[in-house]
Amino acid sequence: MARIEADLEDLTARARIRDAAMRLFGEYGFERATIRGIAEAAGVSSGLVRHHFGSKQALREACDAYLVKEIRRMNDEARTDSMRTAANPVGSALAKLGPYQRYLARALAEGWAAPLFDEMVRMSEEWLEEADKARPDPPFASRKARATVGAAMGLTVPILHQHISRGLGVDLATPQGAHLLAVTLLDIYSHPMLTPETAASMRDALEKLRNSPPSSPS
Amino acid sequence: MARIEADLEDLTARARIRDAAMRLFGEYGFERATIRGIAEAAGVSSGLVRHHFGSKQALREACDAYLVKEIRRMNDEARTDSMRTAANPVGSALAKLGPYQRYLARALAEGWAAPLFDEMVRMSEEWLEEADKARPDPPFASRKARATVGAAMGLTVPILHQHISRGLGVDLATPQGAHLLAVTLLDIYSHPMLTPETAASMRDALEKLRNSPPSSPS
DNA sequence: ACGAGCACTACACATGTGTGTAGCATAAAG
DNA sequence: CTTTATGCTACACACATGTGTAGTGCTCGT
Repeated sequence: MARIEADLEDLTARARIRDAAMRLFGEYGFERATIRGIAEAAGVSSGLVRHHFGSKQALREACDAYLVKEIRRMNDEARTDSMRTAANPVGSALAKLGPYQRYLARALAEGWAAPLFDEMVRMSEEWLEEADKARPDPPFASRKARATVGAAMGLTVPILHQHISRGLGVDLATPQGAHLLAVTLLDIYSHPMLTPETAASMRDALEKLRNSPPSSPS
Repeated sequence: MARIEADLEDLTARARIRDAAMRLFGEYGFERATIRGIAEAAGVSSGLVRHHFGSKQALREACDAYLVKEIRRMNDEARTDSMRTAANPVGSALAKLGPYQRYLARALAEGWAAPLFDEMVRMSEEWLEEADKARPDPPFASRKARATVGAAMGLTVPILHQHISRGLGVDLATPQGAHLLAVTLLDIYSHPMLTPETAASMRDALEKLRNSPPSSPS
């Protein structure tokens, strides 16, 4: 049995196929990535892909499930060595995602991987729970709502990776790019775009609009 | 000539094809959307699509170019009636995007539409230029860097539309969903996740890591 | 030793899709 | 009226791709 190999180095053909699939799905997207391409990348025949996973769709779902498991593991790990992550949470999270970053981005952007996103929302909620303690005023929205939008915002980075790289002038995959991103995020997260007063007034205006909707015909 | 029709109602076959393409590209993605499907949605033959646009790729580029033009127009419009947009910038921006929201999201997530993103960065820069006036401390990063990341974050909403809807428990397309999102964004944008002190210390830690990179083997 | 099961391959099939070509109708220009 | 251009359609081709089927060698249990 190849089980021994699997436990030692995770080099079983099935695992290799999964890894190749995640790589190619992430690189080309689900449609453009072909079973034959994945098979070739994994060093196996295309038939074996079907043998192990049944169909392309099922292969995708297996990748999703694997990533959910990995994300959970990373999340637990991140709790322990909070030393390094404290300095650069987003950066270290991305670093941990590593080769799965592109897959994650594609999966979310294409609308799959609902459980993955929900898991990250849950992680954000835990983070927020702590942050809320140091907050005097009542939030405008529920913790879950804020965690959802917050998580989504964090996921922007891997999803729009190349656009952001272009905007920053450095590839985010390089140390320089990662550093610049981290500093920029630090600035954004520590400087509110709106003052409490303007926010309150906007909120009031919003409530007024809610009762008397604008005259748009839609 | 059908030019008269075009100027009056934008109902020329070419425009109908473009609109149908943007809708289907947005709904299904570039690969899964077929020329035949687009042709059917536009009420024309599949050959006409090719006749007008040459190829599927060129059709996509035409859609991109059209959207850039539209975004520019919307941006100019937004400057005039700043009354309503002031209360809910993101919401009104999304409302303006309307049917093109999904296309924009797909285009960016799939890596096309670089000029589109860059245009939105430029818009963010203008926004930031004004905001920076009321800011005493020097920013951590250049305005363009902050505008890039900020724009990307804003674009999260249309890109992860369905995930956010699921997390909020309301479809963002409904007035209730839009309202909840607006309120949540207001809260996030008015409450920094980090205090200036922690941000400063994290920044220092980041600089230290920069000089002595972590022991990860990658 | 031997048969059963599994990992794995080679090959064929059906189909959807982008693209190319030929042709028709309508209308403006001469 | 004829000619020409153009918006538009119908049809066919080449090809890639997901999927299905048959077959082979190897390993393990008995």
